[in-house]
Amino acid sequence: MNKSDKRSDILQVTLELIAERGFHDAPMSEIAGKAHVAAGTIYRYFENKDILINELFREIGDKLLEAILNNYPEGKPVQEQFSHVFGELCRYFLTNPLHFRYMEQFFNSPYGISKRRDKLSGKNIHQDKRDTLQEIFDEGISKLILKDLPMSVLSSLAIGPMLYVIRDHTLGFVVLDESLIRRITEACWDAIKR
Amino acid sequence: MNKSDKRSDILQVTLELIAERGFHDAPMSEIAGKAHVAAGTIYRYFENKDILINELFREIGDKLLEAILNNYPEGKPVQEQFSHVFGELCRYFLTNPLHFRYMEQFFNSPYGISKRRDKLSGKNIHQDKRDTLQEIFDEGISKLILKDLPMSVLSSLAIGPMLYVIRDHTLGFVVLDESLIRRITEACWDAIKR
Amino acid sequence: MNKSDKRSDILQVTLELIAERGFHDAPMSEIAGKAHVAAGTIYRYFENKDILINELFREIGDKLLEAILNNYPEGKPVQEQFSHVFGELCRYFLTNPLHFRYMEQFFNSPYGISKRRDKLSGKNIHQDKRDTLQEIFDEGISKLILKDLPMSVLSSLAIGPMLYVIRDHTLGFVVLDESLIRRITEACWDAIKR
Amino acid sequence: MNKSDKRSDILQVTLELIAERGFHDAPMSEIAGKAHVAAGTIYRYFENKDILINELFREIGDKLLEAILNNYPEGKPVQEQFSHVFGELCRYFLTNPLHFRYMEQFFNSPYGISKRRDKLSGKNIHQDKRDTLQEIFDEGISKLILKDLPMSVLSSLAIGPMLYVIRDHTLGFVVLDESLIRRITEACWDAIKR
DNA sequence: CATGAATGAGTTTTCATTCAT
DNA sequence: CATGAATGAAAACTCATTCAT
Repeated sequence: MNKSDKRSDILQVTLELIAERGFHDAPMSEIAGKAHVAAGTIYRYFENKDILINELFREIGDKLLEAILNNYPEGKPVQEQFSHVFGELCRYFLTNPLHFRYMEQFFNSPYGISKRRDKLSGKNIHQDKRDTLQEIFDEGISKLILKDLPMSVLSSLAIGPMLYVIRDHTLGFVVLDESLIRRITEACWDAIKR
Repeated sequence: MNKSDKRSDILQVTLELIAERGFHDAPMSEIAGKAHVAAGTIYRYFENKDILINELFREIGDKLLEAILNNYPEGKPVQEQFSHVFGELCRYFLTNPLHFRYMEQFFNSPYGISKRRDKLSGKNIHQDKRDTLQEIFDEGISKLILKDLPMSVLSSLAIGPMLYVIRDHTLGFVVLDESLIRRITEACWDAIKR
Repeated sequence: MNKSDKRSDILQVTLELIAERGFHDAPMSEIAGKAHVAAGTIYRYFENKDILINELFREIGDKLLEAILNNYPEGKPVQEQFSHVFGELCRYFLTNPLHFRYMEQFFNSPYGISKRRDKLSGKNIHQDKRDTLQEIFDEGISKLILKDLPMSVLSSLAIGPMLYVIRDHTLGFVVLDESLIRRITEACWDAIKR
Repeated sequence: MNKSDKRSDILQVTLELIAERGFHDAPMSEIAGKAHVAAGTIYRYFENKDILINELFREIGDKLLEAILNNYPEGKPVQEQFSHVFGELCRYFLTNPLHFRYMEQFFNSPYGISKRRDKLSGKNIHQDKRDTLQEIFDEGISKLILKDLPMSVLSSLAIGPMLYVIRDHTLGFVVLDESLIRRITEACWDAIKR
């Protein structure tokens, strides 16, 4: 087993533990045990628990961004771009439910709070992803396709429902299939389109 | 200082601490200290921390419901009812940002999870509030005013964005005024209307 | 309800609670509750918990002594006196199992330990009861009826088995009836008689 | 200092504290302090206080059994076997007074009570030791050497006095020497023999 | 006298982190 | 580099006792 194996084992176990049981119930010792490394070893790869948690957040964010940018319909109409982003995000989280649970936990915790504060003060880790949506919205507004609302409001109108629907899906309230995803995408488009 | 003073002092401090720092960083000892009571005193009013947390949730929920039902346009068109509920929720949370943060924390925690499971098995704490929205949606669907989507999806489309917008407001990304609230209400209506 | 009612209510509840659950699980607040008095009221009758516990011990000891001295065969043969004492103790505890459990708890606790220390240093609360047995033994030894063993050894030979048998009875290992009591009395007599 | 040193330090301190002051006055923090380890260290060796207490009970029981079985007069007359068991138990406790006090505390506590319940339902921790005595008694009864009394009564007649005598010895009421032990053994034999 | 709310020291237990091997 | 035993600061909670009413 080489160095990077251990690192990713630790990250994977952290993901599973935190997604399933929350930050408050994911002791370092258990992460170590399930990752088959000694407790102290984690600290060779991650300075402390906070950094481990933030690093995992970053990695998931990266994969998310990658999923969105893959096959991105560059130059295509705004609505198509929106559908692409919306659909890919949706599919990514349905395929990776642990990632969804982790992000949920993360954003609703001091970690997420401080991340938001960072965003406020300009250094957004996910600047890029936001940017993708932001470009779509900027273009849509300038072409009078979208409602002239503040960027963050458009963003909330477009993404907010999806996150709740996915949560309901993971809880078994509703079953998301491609057809339903499409109809929800359309509904969200209705919300933001002029 | 009479009995109920201490009880509400404890609840108020709990609200502040948890809203600002999360469940895992709101020790009973600090709640006691900030409420100017001894550690043991909390336990005269609340059997344990869980019960304190759930009780606070219940009280906020009650106030929320009260706000929504106040001046409710009974018998009026579905859209008007929707606007009322949406607007009141929005105003309540803007007036009581700590309540918003608390509810956010609560729903994203084992407490909230179990509450959701309760909902699944039929015994919804906020039966009434949910019912209000559900009645609106039921009527809207049957009158072919709303899209024929699962209830939980309509709910997410209608409420999801608001919660994100309020979050952005509390973080200073956007300033919500009456005019903006109205326009967001309309956008959400666009999302759910047929 | 007059003063002495409250006092004996408190003692009775203390007896029940401690006999059934032990000293460590008999909070003053629960004693107060079950005795239908306020927590502070107990302290009007008993300076503190230790004194309450010791007082209860003393009262049970008094009743025990009374039972033994009742119909005591004064002037009769040593064996008859022994049988009387042995039988009465046995019957008392079988009739008052809570008293037995309480005494058991008491003697196996710091309270009992300190009582024993007191006894060592001469101030025996139960001097009288010991004396009864001691007189029997003294007479028996001088008349060459009993083995010439130290007083405390004779005492242990005579009483020790009974206490264990009663314990076994309360636990359901054995059922003590008059016939069995008689045979055990005889066996104990065999142990001490020359 | 190696691993097993710490473990036995903890057990030794626990023995001393509980034997001298009882379960309710032997805080983990003090055990830790007197054993020169940190509070948390105890929990590496013993899952919790209950397990520590039960483990100590088991270890003492094992040593006791070992003492009894050492040089056991297999095949010899019942009386000789009885004398052996009685004498060894006596000597063990006189050599290890803290073990005696600990066992006393243990059997008179919820721990001991549950142990007794186990015995009732067949799974006796000290099956072996009990068995040794039981075999002696069984043989003695069938050969018409012992009184035909229930097993638990014979047991109490044989062992009960010894425990009280040892208690008196630890308290200084009586000094047990080999001669006295022999005479008490004989007295107990008189109690059970036909 | 009686009340019972309030106190706060004390208890068990957890867990992120360190460091000698 | 890896280990995992050890640490000790904190957390939730209990309960004998007090004292203002």
